[in-house]
Amino acid sequence: MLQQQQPQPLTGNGPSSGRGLGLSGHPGMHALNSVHPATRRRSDGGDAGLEGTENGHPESRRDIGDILQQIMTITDQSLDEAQAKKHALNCHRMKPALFSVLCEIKEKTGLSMRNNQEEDSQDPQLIRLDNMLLAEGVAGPEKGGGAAAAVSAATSSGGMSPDSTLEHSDYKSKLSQIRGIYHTELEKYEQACTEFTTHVMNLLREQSRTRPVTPREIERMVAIIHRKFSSIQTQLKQSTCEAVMILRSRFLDARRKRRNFSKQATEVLNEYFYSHLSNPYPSEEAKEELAKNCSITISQVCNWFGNKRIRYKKNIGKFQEEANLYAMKTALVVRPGDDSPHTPNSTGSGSFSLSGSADLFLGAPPVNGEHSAYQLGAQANGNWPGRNSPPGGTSPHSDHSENSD
DNA sequence: AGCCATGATTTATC
DNA sequence: GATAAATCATGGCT
Repeated sequence: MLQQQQPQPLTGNGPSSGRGLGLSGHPGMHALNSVHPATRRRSDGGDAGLEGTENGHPESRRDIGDILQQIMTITDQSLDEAQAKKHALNCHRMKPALFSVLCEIKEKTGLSMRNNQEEDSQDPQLIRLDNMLLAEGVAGPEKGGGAAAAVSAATSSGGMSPDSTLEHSDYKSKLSQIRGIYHTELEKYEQACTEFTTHVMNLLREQSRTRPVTPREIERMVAIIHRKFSSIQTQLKQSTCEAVMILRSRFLDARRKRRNFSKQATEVLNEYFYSHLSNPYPSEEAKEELAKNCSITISQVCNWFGNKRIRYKKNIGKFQEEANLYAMKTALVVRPGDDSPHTPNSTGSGSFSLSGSADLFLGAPPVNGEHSAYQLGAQANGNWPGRNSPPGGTSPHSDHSENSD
């Protein structure tokens, strides 16, 4: 008897065997229970299936064995057969109980292990990144208030405000570029995440009909997916932060990064300085023009003059040669014409500047009787009018005799 | 590496 | 707010 039961599922399992389950007869319970005609015949011929045996373990065991066998062979069957069998299995009375047991086992084994890894310590990092992006104006509301704040914060100390708008606009445009990329990428990720999540959820729900999948497991799976995607987002945020930092360092923190001015720029500045040695305080207009001519900012012009004044004063001797050089230059340029090309202030004072500087460095007394030349003597001692005089005329450039403005 | 030149920043003053 | 003076930090030369 046993031999009759055992070999059959083992050997007669192919679709061709025709011995499968539920092939004849209607699908469903009957299919399940009709696995073994022989078996059934034994058990009163009833339709009882698993429970058909009042007395018996052996019978139940056989039934379970049969079911397992069916499951094992399900892939070898035709689609129709499989569908039929699936349906049959799905409708089996034991299914819910079996599934709940299996779910429980699953909960206790594999999934519980994952539980431990669930809590990731990437939250603080994410928060930091979020905060930073918010502060930089990349994340958060449009308008770029953060960027503006960052810019103003970075520049307020340096004293550059109106003149560096060029740099700011450049910075802002680059920042908004980064912002745009960040947001489109983020959106893409979010969309992909929701799409994938719903897809997986549907899949699991569908599968939960044929294999033990608890809602909790689905939840967990969703959480896993979210974590994966959020780690991608973290990467995105991180690289965005890096980009912003690079941008920042290039545009704002480049303050410390000193780059020597071009030779031409230094020449222009020196020419102005030595041709206005009596009062080396360029007016706002002059500063603007100098900045334009030198391709630097007004604050850089201010810095340059500040440094130059103090360094010149500290060590006049060292600058003598340079001063002579520029005095000659100015002389050559100014003499033939009547106007200095780029320093409106020196207009008409070309001869003065020349004589002034030359006088100073050659130690000659003022020649033309121009009082400005006289002042040079004072300059030699570092006694520029300083801020007393220039501010007197609102603008630092309350230049001496000539008032080219 | 050390030095000097030089642009930028900070602090104090007016 | 502009400037002087001190200081920092880097570039460039040796």
